[in-house]
Amino acid sequence: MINITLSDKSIKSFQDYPSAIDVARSISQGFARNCIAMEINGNIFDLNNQIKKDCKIKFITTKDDKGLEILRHSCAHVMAEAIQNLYKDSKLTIGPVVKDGFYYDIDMESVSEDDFSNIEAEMKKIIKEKKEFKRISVTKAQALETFKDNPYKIELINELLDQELTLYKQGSFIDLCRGPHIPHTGMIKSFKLMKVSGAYWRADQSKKQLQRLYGTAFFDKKDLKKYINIIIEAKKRDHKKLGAKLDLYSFHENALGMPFFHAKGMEIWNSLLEYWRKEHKKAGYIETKTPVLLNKNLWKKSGHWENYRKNMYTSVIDKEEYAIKPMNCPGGMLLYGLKSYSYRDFPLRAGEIGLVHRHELSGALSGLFRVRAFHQDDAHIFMTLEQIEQEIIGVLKLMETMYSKFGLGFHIELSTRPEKSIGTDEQWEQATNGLKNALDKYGQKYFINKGDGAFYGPKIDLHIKDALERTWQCGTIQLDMALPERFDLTYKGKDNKKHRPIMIHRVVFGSIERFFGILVEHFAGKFPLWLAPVQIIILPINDDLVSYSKEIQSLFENQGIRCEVDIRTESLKKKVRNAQINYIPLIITIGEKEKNTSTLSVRTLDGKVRMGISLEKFLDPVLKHIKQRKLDKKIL
RNA sequence: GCCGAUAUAGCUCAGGUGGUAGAGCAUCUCACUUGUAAUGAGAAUGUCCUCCGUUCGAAUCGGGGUAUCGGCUCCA
Repeated sequence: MINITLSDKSIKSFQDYPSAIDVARSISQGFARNCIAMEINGNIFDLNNQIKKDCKIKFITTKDDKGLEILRHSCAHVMAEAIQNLYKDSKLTIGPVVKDGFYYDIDMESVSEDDFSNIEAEMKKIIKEKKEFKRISVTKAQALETFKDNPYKIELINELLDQELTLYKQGSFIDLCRGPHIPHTGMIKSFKLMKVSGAYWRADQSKKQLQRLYGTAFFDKKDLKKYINIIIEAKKRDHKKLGAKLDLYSFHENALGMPFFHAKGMEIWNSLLEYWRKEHKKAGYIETKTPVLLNKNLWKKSGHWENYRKNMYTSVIDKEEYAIKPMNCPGGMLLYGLKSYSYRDFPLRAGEIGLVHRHELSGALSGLFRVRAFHQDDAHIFMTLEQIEQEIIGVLKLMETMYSKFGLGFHIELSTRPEKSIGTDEQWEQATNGLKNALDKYGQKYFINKGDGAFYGPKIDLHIKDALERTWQCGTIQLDMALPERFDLTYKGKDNKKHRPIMIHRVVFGSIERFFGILVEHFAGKFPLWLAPVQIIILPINDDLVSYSKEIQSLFENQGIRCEVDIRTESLKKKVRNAQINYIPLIITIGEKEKNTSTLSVRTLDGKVRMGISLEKFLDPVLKHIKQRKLDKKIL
């Protein structure tokens, strides 16, 4: 007799050893149909696993994230089988689940997206057969025998300990896999191959390049549709396209990966930085600026010459070798070293909007998201050991304030000591605990990335979430145990002795260019009033009203509002359409009526028109909206 | 840098099978003087990414290169 405790604490008894699916069926057939796997003590098993002793089980269903991952993993197996059927010489390597789906790296002839319909058709055949996923336990020797024609699998198997290995079989297709899997292929109701690219075996450029096929799968057709719609929406918002359409920035062949900002783009840029400066001043930062071109000696001292040289642009001046800065820190260190500091000067928060250049691989460049020249909203904060906690909390609060201004949420990740690192165990522990304590006090929950820190110190990363729920790593706080040492930075403590300051690097926007691009996509080009490059456009109804319209324009401009007048002799309809598609937040029409009564007719981007508004009634809320940098779409 | 796709007017795109290019929008001119998402007519606009080759003849076929896009990779 076996007693099984379910997650609602009820107990079911069985005479023999039931499989998990039997247990699920004993609850209801409908429930069983939605079950994917079971979880015992945090370990996940297939549904056809027999339960041989009393335990507490939790079913993983189509509603769970874990269930979706299992489905996608199974779909990867189906794709692999389809490819093996169609491409006889193909050799499977690995096929994991990723954020929005799965991929499988396969050693095979190169395929293009045109081949997808073929592969998908083959996958559908396999799904229709409702093949059962069978788990087979084998010894290492048996596994090596099974995959004797596949050097990749052999490499993988040999790396595993001499434990029992599991294979999964659907029909005659067999793959090395830890599992678990869905009960049968028929449960894959909707899937789609997404893209294909090259990927090196073990991410190693010296190894063979494989074909990486990406796909995704969902339990419900509606979810797949929703996912595809988000991709379509993201395409519409593509900052590369919107940037050209809205005349914000461009790229040129003569400066690959280095953006040119146009007049309208600069209006946004300047508004953004004006805000940045305001918040930083409020948070007690000073602003500094260091040179772009610095002597090689400095880069040797900082360690960049040794560790980052392949990404640095260099030049020879007066027979001396120079490098264009890829980071601001060494310059910042020089500034600190210029005078002597006391603990009373701490915390010293020195900001710098620094222009850095990094030689990224040509294939990695992508609009404003990946560039070779960009501005970092950097700052170096020097402090005593005791100040770490409070300083980190201060930075986190500043980031929270600034992100929320754009309606961006975020999550936090803490990265700890990597394998290759400098410093003593004690230093790392102290530093990591400092960050941890700050995070705990700050209160928002955070994830830990073990071993993902920089080699010179642990770090906190903030990942913002945009309007399409995509996440972007922007903010980072990095504790640096190396540079103060390398530059022999000191301060005088209370004890009148010299001490080494604690130093952190931190950015809020990260790369301002990239953040700009994120904002374009986040707002889909419809910037809030305070950021909009043109805040108001005035449309005179006929040529006679142009001069009056210009009077109104200068009235607005004197208030610091960015305002244009559309003086073309075009129909009002056309001018309105033009203003709308350029996402100008406030569209003002001037006709005889408005001129005679000194009122305005105001159209907002939602298409609503308000007539007969007096100048004061208009200006008051508009100026307030701009000054407070409101996100609210409602202006009037 | 690697794999794949793409490259035609300022923009979006047409141009089976080789005979040196076309539409819409934008621009300019003229007429219309417009009341809330495209007034009409006309004009101008091209190294068909680039180089080499095949051919009597190349936007079109072949090869090299460049850039862009999707990935890989890199990320002190």
